[in-house]
Amino acid sequence: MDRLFQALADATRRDIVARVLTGEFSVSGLAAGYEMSFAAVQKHVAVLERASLVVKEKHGREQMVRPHPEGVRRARRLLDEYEMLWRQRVDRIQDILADG
Amino acid sequence: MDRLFQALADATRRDIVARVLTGEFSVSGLAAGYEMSFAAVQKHVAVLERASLVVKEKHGREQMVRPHPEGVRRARRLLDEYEMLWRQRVDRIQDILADG
DNA sequence: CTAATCTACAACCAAATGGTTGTAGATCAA
DNA sequence: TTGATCTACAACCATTTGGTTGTAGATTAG
Repeated sequence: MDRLFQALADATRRDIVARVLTGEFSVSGLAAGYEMSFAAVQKHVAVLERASLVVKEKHGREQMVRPHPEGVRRARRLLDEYEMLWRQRVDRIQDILADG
Repeated sequence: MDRLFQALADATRRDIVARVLTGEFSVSGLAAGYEMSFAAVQKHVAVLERASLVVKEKHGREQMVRPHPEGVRRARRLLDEYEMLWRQRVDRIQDILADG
C-alpha cells in the first residue's frame, strides 16, 4: 500500500499511467515525452511496476509498458473504505441530533 | 495531488485517518496510540492537514483532529479517471477483435 | 560484421522524509 | 500562583527519493 500511494505521489508517474492507458508505449517512447533523462523515466516506470500499476512486456529489444489495473483497484478499495467510514460517521451524528 | 498521495503513502498516517473517522481524537490522544514520539505524530497530522485529509480544531488547550473528506474525494476522482480510461481501452480492444 | 538503438544498472548528488530531542507558549487543575 | 498537560516549532540525523552521468549487454538495421 505504501508503494502504491508513493508511486502515485509524483506528477510524472501519474502522467505515465495516463499515457499507457491511452496508447502503446515503450520505455524509450515514454522517455521521449519528458524533459528528463531516459534513466530517470526508467526509474519512474520501475516504481510504477513495483506498485502493480504497470507491467513491462519484452518485445524484441523494446520493453512495452502496459497498464495493470490491479494497483488502481487496491487504492480505490482503501478510499472506498474511508468513504464508508465517513458515511457511518455522518449517520451517527444524524442519529445523535435526532435523539437530542 | 502530490501532497495528497504522499500523505496516504505511510501506514501510520493511513491509520490516523481511519481512527479519526471512527471517533474523536486530540493530537496527544492519537500520539498515545503509537510507539513513536508526540512530535512525530504531530508531524504526521500536519502532513494529513496539508493534504486536506484532516482538519484541526482548537478546543481549549487540546487540538481536536477531525476528518476532512475533501482529500479522499479528490484522490478518488483521479482513480475513477484511470478506471474510465481502462474501460475505454478494453472496449477498443474488443472492437478490434470484433472487426478482425 | 558494424553501427545504431533500447535497455539495465551502478555510482553519485541534492533535497525531501521520518524520526529524534529540546525549548517555549497556552491552558487547565490544585 | 504553581505545576501539570497539550501543543508548536526548531535543530539535528539517517534514510529515501528523484535526478544525473557513465558503462555495458541485447537486438535490430545497413
